[in-house]
Amino acid sequence: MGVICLFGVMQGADLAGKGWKESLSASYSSSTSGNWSWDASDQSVPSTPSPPLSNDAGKSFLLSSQSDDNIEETESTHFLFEDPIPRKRKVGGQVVAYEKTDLLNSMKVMFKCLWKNCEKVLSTSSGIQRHIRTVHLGRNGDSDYSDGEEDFYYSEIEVNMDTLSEGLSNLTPTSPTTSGPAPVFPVLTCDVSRSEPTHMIHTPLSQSAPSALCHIRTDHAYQGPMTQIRTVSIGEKRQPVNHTTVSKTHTNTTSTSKPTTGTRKPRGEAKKCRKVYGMEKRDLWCTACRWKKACQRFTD
DNA sequence: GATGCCGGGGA
DNA sequence: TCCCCGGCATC
Repeated sequence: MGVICLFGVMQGADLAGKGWKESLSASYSSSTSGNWSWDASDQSVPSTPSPPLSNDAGKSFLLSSQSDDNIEETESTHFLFEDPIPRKRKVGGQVVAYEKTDLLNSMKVMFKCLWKNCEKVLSTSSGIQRHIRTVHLGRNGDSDYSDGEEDFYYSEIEVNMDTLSEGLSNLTPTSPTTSGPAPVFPVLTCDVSRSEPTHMIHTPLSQSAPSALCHIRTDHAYQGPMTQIRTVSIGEKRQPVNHTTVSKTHTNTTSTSKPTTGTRKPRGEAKKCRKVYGMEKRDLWCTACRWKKACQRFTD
């Protein structure tokens, strides 16, 4: 619950103006909205060895002590953790150190690949970006160049580490070769530059983690089930879950008759894809906007 | 006029 | 189900 609020606080007035991609990195490193310092610049392959794990959340990270490069190839559990380093943030000039997972009931933000049939979950955005770049976009993995397109293909998920580790412990801790089917990556023979993945959010987490404690955030949630899914796009102002959807269904159920003009949702103040990207970059719009539906990326 | 998006329809 | 668009409300 706190998590939602925290993200809901991300209401930088200039976010819309900057574009949400910029907001992504900005918000993660921002001292006002970011929960913890974790922007794209500091997560490129943690070069420093992990400190001794000394907290509950850290236990879960024992699952992986590998580098990003390795974890992209070893994913028997689909959940690979790292970065147990306690985060710090500045609050009012003071540096406040805290472990996010402690603050948020052991919630850990992971990054999940939304590519069709790909259920890869990494713990760093750089990792998932590299994964998307190399595996799905077919780009040079060594290059750090990113035009930001990867942002469209992954989403944050929040995983309750306590329960997750519990769930993982229930899994047979045996050889990775027997732990479930390997993720299937789509064979990309098509032009990925335009073939946006159909983000079937079929809560793959339920297969390997307690889904009830996972909140999935995605930019492309329009096609996805809205229950349990918070369409929190990165770095933009958000409201608690599903408000738009709930209100919509609510109005539909309360009045089955054709809604009059009074029921129309007032236009939100947030800039939507159309405004942000413009007509000329329509391919950058979220699916909903392209279909002239309620924007799912910049919700109000 | 520009924008957001509901409702409807075609493939 | 996906996608597009007419048309209306709102800004």
